[in-house]
Amino acid sequence: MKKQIAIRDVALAAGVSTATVSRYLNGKFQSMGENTRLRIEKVIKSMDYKPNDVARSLRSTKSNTIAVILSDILNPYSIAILQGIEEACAEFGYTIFVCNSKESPLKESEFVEMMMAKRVDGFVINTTGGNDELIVNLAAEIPVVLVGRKISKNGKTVNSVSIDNFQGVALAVDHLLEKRCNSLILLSPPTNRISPRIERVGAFLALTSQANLDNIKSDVHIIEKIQIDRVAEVLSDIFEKKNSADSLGIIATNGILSLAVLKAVKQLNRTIPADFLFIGFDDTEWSSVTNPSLTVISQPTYQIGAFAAKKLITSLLQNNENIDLESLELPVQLIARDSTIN
Amino acid sequence: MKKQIAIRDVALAAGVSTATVSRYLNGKFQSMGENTRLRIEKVIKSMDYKPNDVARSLRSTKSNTIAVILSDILNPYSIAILQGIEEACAEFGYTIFVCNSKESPLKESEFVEMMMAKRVDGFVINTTGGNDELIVNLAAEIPVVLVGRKISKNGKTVNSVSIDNFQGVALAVDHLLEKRCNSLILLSPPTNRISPRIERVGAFLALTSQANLDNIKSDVHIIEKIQIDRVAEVLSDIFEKKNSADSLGIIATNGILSLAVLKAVKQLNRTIPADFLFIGFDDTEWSSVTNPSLTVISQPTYQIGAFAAKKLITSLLQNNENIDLESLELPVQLIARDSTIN
DNA sequence: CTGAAAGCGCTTACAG
DNA sequence: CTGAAAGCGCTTACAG
Repeated sequence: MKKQIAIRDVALAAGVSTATVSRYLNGKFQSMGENTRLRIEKVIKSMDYKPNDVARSLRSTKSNTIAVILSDILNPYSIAILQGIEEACAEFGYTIFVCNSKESPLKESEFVEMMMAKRVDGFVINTTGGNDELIVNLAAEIPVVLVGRKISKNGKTVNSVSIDNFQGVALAVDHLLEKRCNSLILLSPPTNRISPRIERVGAFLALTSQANLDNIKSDVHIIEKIQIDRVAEVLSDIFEKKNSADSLGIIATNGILSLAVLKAVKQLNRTIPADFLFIGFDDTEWSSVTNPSLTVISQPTYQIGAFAAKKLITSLLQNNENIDLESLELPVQLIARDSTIN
Repeated sequence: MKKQIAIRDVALAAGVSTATVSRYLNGKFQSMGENTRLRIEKVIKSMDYKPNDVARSLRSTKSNTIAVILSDILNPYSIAILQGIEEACAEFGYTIFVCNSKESPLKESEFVEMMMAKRVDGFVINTTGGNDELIVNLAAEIPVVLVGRKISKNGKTVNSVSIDNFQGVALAVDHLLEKRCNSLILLSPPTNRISPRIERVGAFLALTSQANLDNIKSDVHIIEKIQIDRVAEVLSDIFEKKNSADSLGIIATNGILSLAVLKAVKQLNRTIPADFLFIGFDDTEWSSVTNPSLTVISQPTYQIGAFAAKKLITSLLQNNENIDLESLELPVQLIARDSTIN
């Protein structure tokens, strides 16, 4: 490991003070002689000097670093968001720490603490839903933007970018009704305190209880743990209770669950759309090649990440002043494929 | 933003010097009176003091931070590796910076520089293949472990964790031969300087040119850009040239390409395994629900990441001394599904 | 077992 | 336009 050269060495070699080199590094050329600038430039190049960001951060109290805390890094949804964040950050010279809380509020809170200790400039969080108060307080100290999942605590909210879940469920329900389903079922993971799950279940209940749908049966099934066997059990149950005249339509509220449904259906030797029509959430890259191809509610995942990062960086550049609290909800769309052909 | 409390404040409140508080923070309890320890503990808790990692890093020249540079963060393969890295790092208190070079050597080199400026303790790199010299030199200064893709330059190599590509291709070829294919085709992205691609193509050529396979045709097609239309063109071409008596078997050398093949086949109104048997690389979560379900060479992606991170952290804890250079190749396995049923 | 002091590599008023 | 000096919040020999 060769000796690190420091700003002092550059200053010495260029015959100026470290203050002047520092000004050069920070692009304050207007208050600097051209000769000086050129001299420093040359010395830096010839010595191959690289400023130490740790020292810069300590002094300037900004690190050009953002913490991204994901609830489930394996979810394709999270990855697309992460990519959106990464690209927006790279564009503005920000670097991202990535943390995976695995839906554990404890881990999430530990990550928040670790990241604060590392003096990140801001947070993008896909929260577990179990740290509302912590996050509301965090947002009072440092810029925070939530993605996918919103929170509120004691009447306070935090910046967020998510989707219009009511619209998503409405598109799905309407599509199934158009396809003449008369029995609708929503499959959801436990809602816990996770806003999109609550909103989707709520929307489904609201939509199916409309007066003009008297002749339509509907039900919500919560899948406690997303395992093929468990999903298969739930589906068996549904088939058993099903009236032979019923035309069944099922909606799964996220991509992982959709996948589990496909696997469970296979295990049960059932077929979609023969046994039921099926709509999933999230247009993953594989949605079009499954058997059958999947009708989905497509979410603008990449945009969610990109918008969140840009919002955050804007706050940062404006010193977190007069930033209006914002809850952005992006529209979704339905992509019809073979799983809802009847 | 409330005023940050510093080690000085804690020392003052506890009636000790900052040196002693520092010792406490670093767990040097053996050289410390019990009273002192308890007093400091209490003060830290009551003041809710959080050490500033930036300052600690500057002084100690270690940041407990690792840079992960991925070639393609959208590839499920990369994500599984990332998860393996993340978990191993979290276990040892390391945090990861994630960078996405998008197969651009220029971006990759810029990220290396940025990460060095941030004084990361080490690197895990899934390299683009375009910075061999840079990375060999980097590895001389700081611990580096490569994942998935190996490099060598001027007879020097770098620690790596990857898979046995020859074995993978051999499993695929053998399987297709068992299924009585007499015409084998390997589909690969441009090999460039990317080791697994070179190894897979090389293995295929070596295996198919064996003396006892005189009656077997074989060919390699390089897909310049992985787009459905391009893949469809290549497949059309293959079908056209195909002798009606031939029994065709196709191998795609990565998951993204496999997906493109499935989509192209659909677009061409062809079917697998009627028109050809098909084997992909990488057992993605969706491989079992495609139409048809996919026979694949399954790679231990999570392990690759976990091993790499553990190797790196071991180096770090031993101060990068007497670490034997290691090129670890994990075994793969073939998972037979419907795409190779004849 | 503990403290005084130096210093990690920068940036930032302040003064000129 | 430029420099001297202080200081960001820690850690680490050194001395006792």
